[in-house]
Amino acid sequence: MTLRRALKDMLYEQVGSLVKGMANAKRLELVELLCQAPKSVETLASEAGISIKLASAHLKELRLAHLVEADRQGRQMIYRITCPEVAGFLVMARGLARNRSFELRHALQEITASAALWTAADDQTLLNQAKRGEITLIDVRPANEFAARHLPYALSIPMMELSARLAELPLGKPVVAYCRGPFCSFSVEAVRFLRDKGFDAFQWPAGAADWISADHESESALFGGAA
Amino acid sequence: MTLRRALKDMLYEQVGSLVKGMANAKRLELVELLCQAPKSVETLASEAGISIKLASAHLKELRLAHLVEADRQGRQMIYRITCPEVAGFLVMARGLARNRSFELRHALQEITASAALWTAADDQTLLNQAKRGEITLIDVRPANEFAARHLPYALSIPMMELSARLAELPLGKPVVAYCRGPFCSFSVEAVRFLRDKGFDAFQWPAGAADWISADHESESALFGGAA
DNA sequence: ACTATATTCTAATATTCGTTAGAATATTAT
DNA sequence: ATAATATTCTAACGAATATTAGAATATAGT
Repeated sequence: MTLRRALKDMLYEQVGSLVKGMANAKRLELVELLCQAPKSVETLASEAGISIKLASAHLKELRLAHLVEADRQGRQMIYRITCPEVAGFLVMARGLARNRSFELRHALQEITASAALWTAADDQTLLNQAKRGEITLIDVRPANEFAARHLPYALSIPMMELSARLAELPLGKPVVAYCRGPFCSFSVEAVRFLRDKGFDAFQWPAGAADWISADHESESALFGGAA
Repeated sequence: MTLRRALKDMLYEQVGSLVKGMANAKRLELVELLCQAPKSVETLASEAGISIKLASAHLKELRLAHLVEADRQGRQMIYRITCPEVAGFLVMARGLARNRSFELRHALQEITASAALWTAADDQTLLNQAKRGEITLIDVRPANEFAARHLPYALSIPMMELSARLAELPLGKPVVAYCRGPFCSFSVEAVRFLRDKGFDAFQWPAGAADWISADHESESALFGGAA
């Protein structure tokens, strides 16, 4: 009986240490950033709003749990997620947290739903509309993240360039903006800005982690992208 | 910029505290046990091999993360998972851990594959075979867990009763045993015992958490059960 | 070889977590 | 009421975590 217990303990211990690798706000954010594209420690630290030293420490934890891996490229270490299931785990955790935490749901609503900024269409409907040109789908993340991976039919217009590139967007037709995911503010800001300018703009709250996991589950290539 | 950061921090903090609720071997085991059926603190403690006090403390953490909830029934507190997604989270974590951890994969193999005890069929194939009577599917968990939730066409033969009920099993046809999940030893023991007695026995490694999450995703009622 | 840059390692801190023991609470049975 | 049982709360302590600062390492460019 004790041998059996020891084995069971070991198995759950293994799962536990993997979950522990994700059991931290900063590490979750780092993983979400790495779902966008492989990134250097420096970039990750700055985008997550923490010191390089702390980012390095968190990345070490993630590496230890085999959730991310890195390769040296010149003088930087470029990190990436080890497999699509890591994105799936993040998506699952985010979804479960939204279900279980009133505070989280409330905070998310305050950002978006207050102004009915988002579109209620599901993934396939949205992509079909984009394919048929019924809507203009814009990716407001930095260009390198678009290059790494993006939704099909999407146009890359990074937030920084948005005000300078309004001419590329149609005035009478819906414009749907997406960014890194539901916790990223880019697309909400883009939609606010575009509405101010008279565009029929909406936000699409899914991001790279969501597509990667959906893509992996459906075994079909949902999104495009080089590198 | 700081306001945005504070909000993002808060959102990831919420997800983090949910993940932290699951980031412990004993809590994972307690959740897996609660996927079988609602249980009292006493039962949980004894089945997980820990003291009642410690079980109570872990259950408090899980309750705080809204992963489980409890109702008083007479003089006992009966705990249960709050929603099917909790099972989904456990299954995802187990799966990712198996992918990422060589040690875990190795340990699991040592239990089962060494003797080729398991069947390679997928869920639907197995259930169809059971439906057509080509195999005999037996549930070797305690009777109350069978009563709470079980696979269709399955026969309840708890481990304790197995040796006394061999007459109910066919000798020429495959007998497939399942239990609480891949980390539970009941079905492996059952198969070893049955093979010793000359039966054509196999193990099916999925358990309640797996069915609950599959069932929830497919939106179809895969399994039966009262209460 | 020398310098600058990017990253990791080491050490130190405060904080949180896991565990155990003892006291306290709530319910049922008498 | 009183006793018995099941569970939770409080306190305590060692172990693990998050964070910061300073030293060390590895690569690229001169």
